[in-house]
Amino acid sequence: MASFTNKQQKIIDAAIELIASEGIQNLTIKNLSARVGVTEGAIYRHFKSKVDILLGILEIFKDSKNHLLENIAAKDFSAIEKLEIIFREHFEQFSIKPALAAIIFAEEIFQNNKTLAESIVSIMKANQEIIEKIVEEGQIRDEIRTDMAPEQIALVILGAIRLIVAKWHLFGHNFDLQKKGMALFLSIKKMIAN
Amino acid sequence: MASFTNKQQKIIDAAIELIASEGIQNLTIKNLSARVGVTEGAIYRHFKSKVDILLGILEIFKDSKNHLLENIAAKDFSAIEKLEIIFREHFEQFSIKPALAAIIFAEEIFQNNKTLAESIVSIMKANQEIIEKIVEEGQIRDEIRTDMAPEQIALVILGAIRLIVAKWHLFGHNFDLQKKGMALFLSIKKMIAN
DNA sequence: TGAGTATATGTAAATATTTACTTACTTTAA
DNA sequence: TTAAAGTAAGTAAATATTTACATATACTCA
Repeated sequence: MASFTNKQQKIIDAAIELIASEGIQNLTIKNLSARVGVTEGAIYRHFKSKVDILLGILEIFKDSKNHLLENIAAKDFSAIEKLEIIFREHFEQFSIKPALAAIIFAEEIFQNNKTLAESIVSIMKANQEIIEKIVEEGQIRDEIRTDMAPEQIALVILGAIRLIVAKWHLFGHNFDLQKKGMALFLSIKKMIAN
Repeated sequence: MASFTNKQQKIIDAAIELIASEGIQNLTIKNLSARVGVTEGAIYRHFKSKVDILLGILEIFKDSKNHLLENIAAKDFSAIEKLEIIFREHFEQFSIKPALAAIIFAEEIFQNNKTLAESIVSIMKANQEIIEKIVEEGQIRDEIRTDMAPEQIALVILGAIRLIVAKWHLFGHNFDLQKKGMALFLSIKKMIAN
């Protein structure tokens, strides 16, 4: 679990918003400090480098996802219900905080630093695993078709979520993510349910 | 259709490779010219700005995709066969030229420039449309289930392709894209075929 | 209580390096 | 011989980070 001071949280939030509105290329210490309302030097009182800020973003992102996913995995719902909740909560979270959607891309762009790249790979693997487990469980309980590997089903689910969120962000939020997202879920449900 | 001189093509190719191996953040004129084997000034004999090079990348990307997709759409295959060919050729193309896979991310990162962002949105829309049409056709011919909208099915297909390619790139090509990709196709086929 | 002090947080300015791009001159090749 | 393609050396602006100094808040103990 990440533990940041209040000010660190504020800086990370500002960084996320900056990425969302102007792209990572514009995430500079100068722009960031302006958005936080302090001078550039002040940022370095809270983070020792820019990479550390990016790692902070990823940690927040990871935590919010893990919180969402692990909570559900443990609960006593059917597999399909669990997947529905995952879809719903994801889209809800993004609707409330649209800036987070931008990190879905950013995720893949942090490759220029080894630590960042590793962090992203581990986030992706964790996501895949959690979904796979739910699917497996669903197959054992006869809720989900068994003629496709959990790996493939999880990939389809995650791929669809990612693409619709990416589009929503790229297209300037010009459609109702929660509505279209849940319609997408219904289709996927039809594809995989027994 | 894009028309570039030989040298422009070489510069674009070098730029794609640079992005693939070191990320967009390292696509600088200095790095690029070194890779091409000329000085920085020489680059400006062929492109008037860096943005123009990025637009060039997108055009090449778009052309290679369009070529692949439109060719198939016209042919006399069943819808499922067409989708299979699309999967196969995509994965083949990426396997031959892995650097192209990196553009799938880059696509989403070019947001800091309006022209670039528009170009990307139009690429995404075109992709979606082509797949949607094939699906629709398949539904009319009773090859594909009609209880899900073509829009959703297309989204699932594209999302899955994108995610598996993204992973392949991020994980350092540590699995056989063509093999895993076609296994994924088989699963999707089961999900949508009648 | 209140003087003294440490600690956290801020500032403004400077740092060296990198950035995209330009200029004036030279080479190459049709 | 002319135009395209190259070079070397510059430019100003931007970059992440460091510096030396200032303030404000909290803590200690006489």
